[in-house]
Amino acid sequence: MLTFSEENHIKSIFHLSASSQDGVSTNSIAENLNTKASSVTEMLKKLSEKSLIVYKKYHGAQLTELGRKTALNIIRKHRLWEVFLVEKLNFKWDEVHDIAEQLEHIQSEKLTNQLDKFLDFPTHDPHGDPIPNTAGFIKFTPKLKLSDLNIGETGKFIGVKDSSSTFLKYLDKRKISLGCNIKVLHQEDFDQSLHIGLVDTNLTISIKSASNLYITKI
Amino acid sequence: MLTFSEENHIKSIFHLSASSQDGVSTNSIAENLNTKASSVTEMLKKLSEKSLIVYKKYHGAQLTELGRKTALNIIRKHRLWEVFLVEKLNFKWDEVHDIAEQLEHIQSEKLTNQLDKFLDFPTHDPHGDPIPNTAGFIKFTPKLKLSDLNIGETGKFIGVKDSSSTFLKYLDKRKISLGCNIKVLHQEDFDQSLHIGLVDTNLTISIKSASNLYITKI
DNA sequence: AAATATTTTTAGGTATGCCTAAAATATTTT
DNA sequence: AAAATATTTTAGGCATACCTAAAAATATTT
Repeated sequence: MLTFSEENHIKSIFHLSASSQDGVSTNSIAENLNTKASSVTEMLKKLSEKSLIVYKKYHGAQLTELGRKTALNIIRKHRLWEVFLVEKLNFKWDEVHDIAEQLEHIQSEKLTNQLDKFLDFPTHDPHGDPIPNTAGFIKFTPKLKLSDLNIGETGKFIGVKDSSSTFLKYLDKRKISLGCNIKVLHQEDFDQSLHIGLVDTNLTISIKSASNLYITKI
Repeated sequence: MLTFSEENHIKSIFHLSASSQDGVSTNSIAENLNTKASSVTEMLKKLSEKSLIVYKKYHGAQLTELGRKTALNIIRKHRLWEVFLVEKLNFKWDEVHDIAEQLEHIQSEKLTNQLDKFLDFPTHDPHGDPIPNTAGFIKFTPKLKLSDLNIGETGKFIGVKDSSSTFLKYLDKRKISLGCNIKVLHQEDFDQSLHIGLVDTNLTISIKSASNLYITKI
């Protein structure tokens, strides 16, 4: 049985592992969790003793297979609860993160699996992130950013890189929602902003926004 | 914002208040929460400072109006989650308590109220206990125990006094479920056990069991 | 490769929430 | 009402999870 703090560190290491070949740095974890490096060092020792990570002083942490399973289980719960909140309780996609951060720590395998069934085994959460199955397996979908498309190409919007409330509301306002098709019409030389075409409207978005949108070519 | 431990103490004091005119004793709280009296004393001081209880050294604790509201909100969440688990996720009534003990601490007023709506504003949890509304109001239903009935009288089974898993499973096995009608047919002189009649069967239950069943006369 | 900068760890401190044992207070018995 | 008993509080510890500041190790620059 892990404490909330232990679970949060494991989850953080998992997320940070995606964008780093070798060990995850103490500082990056501290920044991610809004704590201090010294607190993280302490925790890394503890997690290492519990065989959840491999930790070499001054060289960061890497999840063990056990740690990875643990992280994926927490992420599974987080994303299932997000689906529940949006699909069943009528929350908006920008409102669910903080509540799911609490719910992800609830301990009951049966609860998780029954919830999964109740939601009809969803494969992705409201932000397009994949939901691991019981075994911790995630179906990988190759993702491009909208900013990677060439002029004239069309992509299907399948996820957000930045799922901050601010960005999600920005998308809502522009009627850009998960699953919609986006065609890149033109790029401004001056600031690289993109003119894009949705089903029934055209609009312009910054290159920053475009690189926060995951798509698949169609 | 209260800690889990603070919330548990508040809840405990609320439940223990039902069966005690004046202050709730330190020892009874300790016993209820499986901790020690000295730990409770510490907590009582803290809760008192937060104006959740009135605490006089050596004379136990009483909830303030704020404390009562706080307790009722926790109980509201606990019971709503129990309904969710049974009605939506197919849990049995003897399986939900421990999970609800975790879920009752999730902080989001909107979540609680949306859940309430999703469940269609249930008035009672799976054990027959009433669910407080947003304002902390509980609709009071006068309750008798089955053991209070006279021979020949019939009651509707509306709740359990002891909601331990053991007792709930005992009732399941005997097909005694919430809402069913029970007629008291005969009482044994020797051990006060009761012969009772259900819809299509008769059976005998101990006086101890009978005094754990809440009913209303019909 | 030496100097400087950055990162990480260690050392030592704080608050919470638990504990045991001893002291203080309240209650019951005689 | 005094003695015996039970309850409650205080005093002093312990583990967790955080912190700051200083020391140590690593990385970068010159």
